[in-house]
Order: sequence, then C-alpha cells, then structure tokens
Amino acid sequence: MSQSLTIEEIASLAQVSRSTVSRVLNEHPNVRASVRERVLQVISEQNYAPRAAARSLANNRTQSLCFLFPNKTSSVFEDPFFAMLMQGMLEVANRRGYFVMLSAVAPDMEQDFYRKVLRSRPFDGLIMLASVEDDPLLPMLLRDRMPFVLCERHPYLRNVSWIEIDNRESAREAVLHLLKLGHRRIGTITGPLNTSSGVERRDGYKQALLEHGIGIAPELIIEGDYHPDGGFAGMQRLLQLPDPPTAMFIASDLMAIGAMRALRAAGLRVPHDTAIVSFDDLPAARFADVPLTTVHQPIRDIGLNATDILIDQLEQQDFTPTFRRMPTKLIIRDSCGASLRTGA
Amino acid sequence: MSQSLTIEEIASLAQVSRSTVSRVLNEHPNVRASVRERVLQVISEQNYAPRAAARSLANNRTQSLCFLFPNKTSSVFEDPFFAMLMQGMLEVANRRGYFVMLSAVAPDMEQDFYRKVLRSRPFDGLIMLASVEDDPLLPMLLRDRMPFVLCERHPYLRNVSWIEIDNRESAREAVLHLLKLGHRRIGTITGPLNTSSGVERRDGYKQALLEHGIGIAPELIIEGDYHPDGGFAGMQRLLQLPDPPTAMFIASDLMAIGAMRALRAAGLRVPHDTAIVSFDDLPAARFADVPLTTVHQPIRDIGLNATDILIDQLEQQDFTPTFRRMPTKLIIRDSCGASLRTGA
DNA sequence: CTGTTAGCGCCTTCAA
DNA sequence: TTGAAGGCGCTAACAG
Repeated sequence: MSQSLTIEEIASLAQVSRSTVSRVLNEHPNVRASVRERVLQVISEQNYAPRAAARSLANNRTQSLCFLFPNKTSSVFEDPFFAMLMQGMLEVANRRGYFVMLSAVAPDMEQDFYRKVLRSRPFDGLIMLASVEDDPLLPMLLRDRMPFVLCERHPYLRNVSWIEIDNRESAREAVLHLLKLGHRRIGTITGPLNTSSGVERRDGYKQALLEHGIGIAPELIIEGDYHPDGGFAGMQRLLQLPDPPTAMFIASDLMAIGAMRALRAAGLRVPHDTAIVSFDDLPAARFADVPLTTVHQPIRDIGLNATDILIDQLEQQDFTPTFRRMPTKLIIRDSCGASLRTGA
Repeated sequence: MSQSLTIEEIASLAQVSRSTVSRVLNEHPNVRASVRERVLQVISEQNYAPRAAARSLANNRTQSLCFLFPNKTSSVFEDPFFAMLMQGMLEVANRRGYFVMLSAVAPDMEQDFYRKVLRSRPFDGLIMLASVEDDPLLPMLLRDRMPFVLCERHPYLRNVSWIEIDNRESAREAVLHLLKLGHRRIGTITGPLNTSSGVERRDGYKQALLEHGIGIAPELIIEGDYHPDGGFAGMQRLLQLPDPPTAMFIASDLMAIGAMRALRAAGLRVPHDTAIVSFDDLPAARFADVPLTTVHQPIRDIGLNATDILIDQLEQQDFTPTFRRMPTKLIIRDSCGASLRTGA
C-alpha cells in the first residue's frame, strides 16, 4: 500500500502536537473548537485514518468482534438460518463501529483455535452460535474472561449471557395446533439433543401430547440434525412403522423439506396423508412445494440483539450475565392442513 | 480478560532474551535446538500467544484478510452462492493462518468504508465478490495499492487479479443443448448487465443462436438480478408475449426457481411446455421441484483459489496481476426435457 | 547462535 | 486547553 501518514505528520501539518490530534480523533471535549476544525480539515485533506494495529496496542481494544460458527458439518454457511443471523449481526457491528471477524472451527481444531487465535486477542468479544453441551471452548472462554454472548441458551450453563426464544412453549403451541386439527398420532423429528433448542422443542412436543392425554410413543421421536438429509432419513424411518404418524412436528424447516421429499417418494401427500408443522420460518418455508406451517422466529433480530448486548457490555465494561428472550409466532400455511378443513 | 503474559516474561522464564523467544515464535532457523525446546516448553506451559496487535504494529502485517460482499440487496448471505464461496475462502484462510474479516458495504457507505476501515489497514488484502462496472471502491484500492483479488472478472479493468469461469462459452453450450433438443424460440433471463458474468452469459446465448442461424429477438431477452424474484418477474413478462418461448436459458438457478413458480402459476409444465437450462448448480438445483439442468460451476473451488492467489501474492510480495480460469460443466437433469425424449 | 537496541503508530498520564 | 514523554508488546537490524 502507499505510504500512509502517521498522526505525527498530521500534527505537524496542523501545527499542533500528536496529543491534540489524538484528542480530536477520540472526540475528547478539551480541544478548542478552532483547533479541532483545523485538525479535522487536515485529516480530511490528507485522507488520514489512524492505524488499527497501533490503536489496539495502545488502548488494548481492537474494535472487532468474532462470530464463531460451529463447523460440525461442512456447510454452515449454506444454512440460511446462520446466514440470516449473520446479516443481523453484521449490521449492528458495522453501525456501531466494529469490525467483524469470522471463524468456523472444526471440532478437532478447537484447542488450536483457542491457543493460537483466541489468546492472541484479535477481537474484543465474541458471539457463539449454537452452543453444544460439551463445547470445549466455553470453559476456556470463561477462564480467560473473554466477553461473549451465546445465540442460544446453553444446556445448563447459566452464568453467561445469551439470547433465546421460548423453544418449549413455541413447540408446544405448534403441536397443539396439530392436536386441534384432530391428529392423535403425531411424530417428531427433533434437533440435536445435545443442544438446548433440540431438547426444549422435543419437551414442548411431549408436553402438548401429555396435556391432551396422549401417551409418549418413543418410536415416534427421532433425533435429527436440523438439516434436510436428517429430515429425509428420519421420515423414512417413521414411514416404516406398522402404524405411521398422521402428523409431524419437525424441529426445523430444512428438516421438514427433507421429510417432504421422503413423503413424496413414498407416494404420500402433504397435508392430506401427513400433516406437517415445522420451526424457523426461513424464506424457504414460504416457497416450499407445499408452503410450510411453521414457528416463526425473528432470526435477524436475534443476531441484532446478540450483537447489541455484546457491544453494550464491552462499552460499559459490565459483564454481568444477562439474557434476552425474543418472541415467536406460529405461521399457518398449507402443510398442516388447516386450510383444507376451512376450505372444505 | 485475564492478564496474559508478554514475550518479556516468557523470555525471563526461559532464561533467554526477548529476541530469542521472538525467533522461536517466528520459526527462525538460527536458534539452538535445546534452547528452542526450552522456550517452546515455557510457551506451552504458560499458554502464551503473542498479541496480534503488537505483532501487526511491529511487522506491518495483520495476518488477516477481508471478504467484501456487495450489499445491494439485504440478503447477500442468504444467497447460497456466496455462502459456498465463503466456505472455500474460510477454509484456505484458516489453513494458511489468516484471520478473516467480513464486510458487506451498502452502496451509500462505500466512501465511509474506504475512509474509516480500509485506510486503517485492519487487513493485509481483500477478496471482492461480484465486481460491478462502476464500483467506486476499485479505483481507491488501486490507488492505495491494496492487494486484492476479484471473484469475477471486472467488466473492463484488466490490471488486477481475478478468478473466473468461461461464462460465455458455458452459456453457449447451455443454449446449444436446447437447440439440439429442437427448440427454436429460446428466451433468456440474464444477470445484471453491469457485471461481466451477466453480459458474458447473455453473449454466449446470442452466439449460440446466431451460429444456428436464428435471429436475436430483443423481446426474448430480459435483464434479471440473479435472485428468485427477478426470475419470477422476468418469466411473467415473457409469458405475456403473443408467442412465448418454448425454452429458456436462465442465468442463475435461483432465477430459474423463481421462473418455475411463474410457469406453474400460469399452468405451464416444465419441461413439457417450457424447457429450462440454468446456471450455477447450487444444491437447490438438484432438489428443485423439477431438478434443474444447469451449468455447474465449482463455487467452493473458486473461493479456495481466490484466497490462495491472494495469500500467495502477500507472502511473495509479488502483486503482478494474474488470473485463473476454473472449469464448468453442463449437468443434465429434468428441466431441459432431454430425459423426456430419450424416455420416449 | 544470542542479546542489545531501536523503533512500529497511537494513547495517556503529567506538567505547564 | 495544550505539549512532552513514556509505554503498549513485538520484530528486526546490528553487534557480539
């Protein structure tokens, strides 16, 4: 890159000391207005910007955040859920003057990531997506007092900050909807059961059934992975039962899309033969073959709020654990069969 | 965060000078093996990692790259194309020891981004996705000699590095395929015509037609935006023609999916009434309602190679403009109708 | 092969 | 309100 100026040169051009330029840069009040003007003038003329590295070294802050994605699968970024989350996060970070670094750590690289990256402190705080029960990174982060916010409640850790939705209640409502439509044999494909969203949505499913005096049938509960292939495989297994379910609560839209493929392959129609309610309300839910009835969660807002929380904590230097809960809403479309009934 | 050690303290624990520790850290050859061992031992015991900011200040390198996304639409990250590209980029960056910063700059923020972010040099180089003809950032990058690689050839700039596919030839083959199937009235929905991929794919379409003695019908060429809604709208317009096309070359899978919605809404079947060949071969192409015949491009590899090129340039300090061309391949599925014919 | 010595560019006391 | 001076943690000559 071309030689860029230093604060020293700006100072001499503006005929003040480095300190004064620094004060102007950092919006210190104690600078005479006329001097400030002159300095700003020179800065603008010279197109000067202080070097991030020098600043970081001096004030111990990088003005950047890290978004840490799990990388169990090779396709995190292809998951629209993460994409939308990221959209929200990036928006806030930029608005509030933070850079954003991205990391996707493979399971076997976690130690390495911690040692080489995290301890070198290239960022002020981080946002973790989808915390797994036994995530090895969390204890290290806590020990080092690295500020972070989880984008989902951790299965049992509570002395951290997170942002969440009411997974259990939302799932319960989804299943109640199916019950109201007359279904009694309802299956579910859950999320990963080492995440709290996976467990909670399953529990909401169970609760709804029990409230209606319907027993839990273990063979109707299949653990999935939030991805289409998991939905496909799960549905296939359920279809092999002697008495397959007439309705499904599927813990993510993507899995529901996979499950619908399996149903179609088996010659079954949604919602006529099998009703479906899913979770997330991704754009794909609306455009699916059969538009999905699904629990809407404000994904972008979640990312947005998580980032706001983190930056607030950083700027106020107050890291007392906190959480925020976002609202959800059941969106009725075609896959549950409700429109069939009213239509009929 | 907890107080972390400095190189000085590691040095005194290992009973050597800072320089020696520094040499060990940077894998300098000139360190006695036994000393190196001792230092590494201490480093590992203390869980030490040099601070990124201090390093950057001293050696003028940040070890980080920026991925710069266009942000015309609010949904860059929802585009699987970018997601897959990013996957490849992140992989290489991590493997070669670089951090990755992410930016999505809104059109009206470009000046600001340049002034505040770029000039503060928080990264060593950047990868730009989808360069538009009149992108205001490019001239500034060139002026500042900021190392960068484009993930698509710029419409006319040639003294830069980029990675590309042969858009024209690929599009030509796609259209030839439709011609071979007997179609004579073939329409196209193009990409944005201020990008080179948009222009080149359209030109490939024209070339194929002309080679077969078919005149270009301007009413059959509609400019799109690579997104589903653009495909939907474009197809709708074409369907209003007195003599609609019997086949379509659509410059992206997402637009093809949108176009198929429009066709379905009009009661037309793919491929029976309207054959379609598209471009990209996203995962969605395989799983579409009617699986898409489409030009496969190695998206992840493109990201991978772009990053390799950039890092090579940085590490060899050789910034002579270069480009690399990746192969494409027409994947025949159902939407073109080829299988109908062989089946029949 | 190793230690000494200057910086890298900025922020921040401390005096004036 | 301003300037002088020291230091943030590391790298990179330069000596030895």
